[in-house]
Amino acid sequence: MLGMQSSTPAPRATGRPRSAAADAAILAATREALVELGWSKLTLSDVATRAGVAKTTLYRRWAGKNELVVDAVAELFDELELPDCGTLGADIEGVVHQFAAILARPEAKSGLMAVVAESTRDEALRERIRASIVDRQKRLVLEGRARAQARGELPPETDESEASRTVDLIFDVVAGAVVHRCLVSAEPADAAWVHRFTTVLVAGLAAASAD
Amino acid sequence: MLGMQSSTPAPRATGRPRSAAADAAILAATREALVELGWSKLTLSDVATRAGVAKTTLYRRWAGKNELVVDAVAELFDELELPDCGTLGADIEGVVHQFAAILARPEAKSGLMAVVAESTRDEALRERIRASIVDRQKRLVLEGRARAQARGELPPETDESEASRTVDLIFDVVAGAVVHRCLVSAEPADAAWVHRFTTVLVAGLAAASAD
DNA sequence: TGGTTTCGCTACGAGTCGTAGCGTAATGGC
DNA sequence: GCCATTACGCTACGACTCGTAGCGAAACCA
Repeated sequence: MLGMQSSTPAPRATGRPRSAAADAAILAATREALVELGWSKLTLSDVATRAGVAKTTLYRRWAGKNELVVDAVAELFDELELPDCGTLGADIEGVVHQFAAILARPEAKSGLMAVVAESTRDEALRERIRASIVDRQKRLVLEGRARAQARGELPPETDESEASRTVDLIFDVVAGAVVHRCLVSAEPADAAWVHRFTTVLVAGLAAASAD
Repeated sequence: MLGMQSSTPAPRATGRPRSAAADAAILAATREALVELGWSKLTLSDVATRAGVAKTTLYRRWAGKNELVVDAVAELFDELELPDCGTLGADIEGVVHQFAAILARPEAKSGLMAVVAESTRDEALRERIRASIVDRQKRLVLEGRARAQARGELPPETDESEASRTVDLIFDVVAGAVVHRCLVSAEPADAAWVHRFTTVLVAGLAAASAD
């Protein structure tokens, strides 16, 4: 369940417990508001009304708009999974497809980019994004590599830090390219584009690892 | 000089002309405010004060915060140029270095991502970004390809639309990866990373174009 | 039942937004 | 040199959002 709620104030054994249903309703309402209003016109008052809770309840659980949207968007990426298509290239292509599908949704577009922009001046927020979204999905790269190694498509890594840098590079290239395609170029990451991109990436990795 | 100012209301031959010095002061003040305050806390009142102009002057020239920041950020990318390093790989590496250097500046980070986020719900703004920044820098890819063809590193393109799609792909991969590295991963795109990335990209393009 | 925490509601001061109105400054046409 | 036209600086304004405080009621545990 994500990286837990905002502050995680050491769940006390006494007193009235926080409503878990309210959490779900609030995050869903946040995504709904992102679709209808976008980031800039989204207000916490509006989210509270949509979720059927009081505005004060929101401020008790989240520090502000930024943290709330991070949690709301993070849930979107939890449905990502690595398909087993037989080859490394096909596996990557499958994940890129899923990733592109999520980024095609308006709540992901406006929400994700906005919090990333805010995170450039907020260290804590950047850490929250990393923990809730980035590192959480890096598992896909690790799993894909392990599978490719088991198939014999990739050699087992010798240098640990070297392998770690490769994972980071792959993640930056894949996530960055898809995001740029969907948001900046504003053109669909359709099957043809995904195939083309995946071909270049896999070929490049193979050639570079041969050094 | 960029894509001209906001509306370009058909420069009339009569009446008091708009101060060009004010334009420069306003855009510089906008970047300064982006550094000190970031996107969310930047107000047009503050920019006006910094630039030494009245708030109303800002609203007469730009529709709002979004358009102003696009123009202010676009100027940052105009200093990009393609170095002639002898090989395609080295040329690309040089441009990626410059791009990473610009994205390391705080006014570029917070400003660029914020307007991209806003553009997901504003077609006119997205078009403004494309005209002022994206398409404007795509010349680098075109120039690099032409140079590589002159050197014999790349074959002359046969299919026009095919070549166009390749340019778009390269741009998405390069810009996307660097942005993701600098903003989301929040780690420096240093020489080692740039070299590594460029190697994978060039190798991938070479292998893919061999099909 | 008593202690503790959450929840819904209301109200509030502080701050920002974008615009209107007015007098003044700077240009070109005659 | 005068006039029409446009830009500029300044002030003031209503509308809106923000985040918080204070209260009584509800839900849980011992």
